[in-house]
Amino acid sequence: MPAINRKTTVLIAGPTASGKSAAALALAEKIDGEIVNADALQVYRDLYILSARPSPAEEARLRHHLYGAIDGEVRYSAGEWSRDAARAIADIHRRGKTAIVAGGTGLYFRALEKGLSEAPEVSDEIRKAAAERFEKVGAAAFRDEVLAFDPEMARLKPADRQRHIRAWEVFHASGATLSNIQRRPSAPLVDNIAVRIVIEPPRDALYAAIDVRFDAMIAAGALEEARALLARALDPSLPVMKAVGAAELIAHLGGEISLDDAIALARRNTRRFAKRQLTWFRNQTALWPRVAAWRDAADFAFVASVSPQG
RNA sequence: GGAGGGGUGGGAGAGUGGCUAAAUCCAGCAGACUGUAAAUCUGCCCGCUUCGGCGUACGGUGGUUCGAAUCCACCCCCCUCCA
Repeated sequence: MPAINRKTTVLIAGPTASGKSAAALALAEKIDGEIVNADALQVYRDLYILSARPSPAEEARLRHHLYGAIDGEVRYSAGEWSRDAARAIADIHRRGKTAIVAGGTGLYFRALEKGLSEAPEVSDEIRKAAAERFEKVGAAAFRDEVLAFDPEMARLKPADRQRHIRAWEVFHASGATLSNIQRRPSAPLVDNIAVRIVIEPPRDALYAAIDVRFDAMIAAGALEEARALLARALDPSLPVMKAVGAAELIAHLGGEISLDDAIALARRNTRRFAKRQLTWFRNQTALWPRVAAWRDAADFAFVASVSPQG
């Protein structure tokens, strides 16, 4: 059985509304750990209710890292997160504690375990140029341009605007093709993982939990949070603006849809999102042990007993 | 009793003679995923299938036609209005 010593790392992954935050907190208190957020939207300060971030009271119980740490105007990324997370984990270990990484962003866990290939920074100018170019020439011609310098990108589906733009940006930022960059070796950002676990609730229970939770978010003032975010008049293409729940409520505040429709859409989109997360975990973290639900910290004994040797 | 409208795949809802196993959306399922990842994208979704097809299908029955979800007749059911 792997020992969860100080200076080791525990990874807790799971879809939204699976109870991973509570699990992480319970475990952290039991073993004197600190929690690192691995959720792409919980990093944003502007999303407290809508990202279901731990409450101030919960955060006060022990140290949390990377929750609400980034301003919504920032276009944060998997790369930046992986660097920040590695730093936070190292800091936790330096202080002799266990790092518990909890979240629902599969790519972030992957970045932690396998690393990301070193890629060039893409300036705002190039990002803007890429978007404009795409709009100007259209998807098909844009794809042709990308394939001209990076033929391997033919593997992308023609409709995948985002990845085509990424390939274009990287090439114009560095002269190197994304294909070549992604072939560069990457190194794990943590090498002391003691336990990996996926919380994977039954589908129907998860969907039900999502509906209940969105109602709770509304009751807790989600609409006001969305209003405040809208008032910042940020670029609509920013990640914060795409948060499930926030996007729909903002559409309502903008007069595009009714509140009832916004709520129905938010629930639906959250369910779809959860399904995508489950697909990721099922296929990308297939070897991680699963639990259907986390009952309390005592479950940790079970988790440890079925975890692979780290 | 009279007048009109309507019955289409799990739901909503197009389609009004062949290009229709039947648009689209929803629900559901499966998948991809290296810096926007709560994003972006793909496939399946009547049954069987060696994935090329084959068989049944648009309330029911019968008919017109080379051919019908689409036209006709009758029947059944639903809705609105008049009584």
